[in-house]
Amino acid sequence: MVTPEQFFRALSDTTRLNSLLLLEQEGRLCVCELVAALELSQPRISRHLSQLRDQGIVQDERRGQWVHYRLATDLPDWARQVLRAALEARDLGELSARLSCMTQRPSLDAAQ
Amino acid sequence: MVTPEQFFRALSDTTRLNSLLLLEQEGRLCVCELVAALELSQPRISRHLSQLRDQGIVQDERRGQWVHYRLATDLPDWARQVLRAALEARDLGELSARLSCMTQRPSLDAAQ
DNA sequence: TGTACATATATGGATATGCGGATATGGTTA
DNA sequence: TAACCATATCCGCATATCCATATATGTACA
Repeated sequence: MVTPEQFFRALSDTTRLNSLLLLEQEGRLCVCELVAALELSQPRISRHLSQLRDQGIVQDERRGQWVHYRLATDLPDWARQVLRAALEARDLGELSARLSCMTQRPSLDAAQ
Repeated sequence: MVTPEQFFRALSDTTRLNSLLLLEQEGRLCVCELVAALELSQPRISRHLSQLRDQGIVQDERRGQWVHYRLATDLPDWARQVLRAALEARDLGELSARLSCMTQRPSLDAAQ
């Protein structure tokens, strides 16, 4: 289980923080969606997601070529509360808009 | 105003996290009380508190020889919520007990 | 099977962070 | 004024962290 220190360290990086906030808000996203939303390189996003997965903060699910990420289902409630509080402090409008502009949304297409 | 990334970085260190949680719980503490509660060296505590003060997370108040610290009164609500959530994840029992064992409590003595 | 697409990983370099020990500074008191 | 107590600051060192770039790997499809 992730410790508070580890969790806060994860959130101290802008890339990881915004990724997690987007996941909190959207539920599930794949790498290319985060690349588009954050306008960062694919290897960079991929590495940060790897760290988050290794720490048990997010979990992945391969769907064909795409890998979908979401917050770990067993993330402690205090961690969820922290993310919701941080969401109040961060305006994701611009990032969400970039998601809306995508012509292909693998995470939505995959919704059963 | 402190950004979420700065705030989470501050909380990613065990010394700073425990200091802030104790301040959230106790209201106000001086350096020697934190030294006793955390069982760490005085220069180490002092340096971490300086960082927190410089980032606007805590504020200090000199009372004679002693310097009392408390959470900044203008800390954003989302930051307070984060601290309360983290308090749920951390058992401060042992640290609080060390405070209770102190023969001198400058922060209590100073309470008007 | 080879190509295309999506994602993961490696690496060297640059920067950031935290520490102990020593010492400086401020306030109090005899 | 000097000594004591509480706190702040400095410095060199060790470790941690993040990045761009290049490349490896997995899946899908013609």
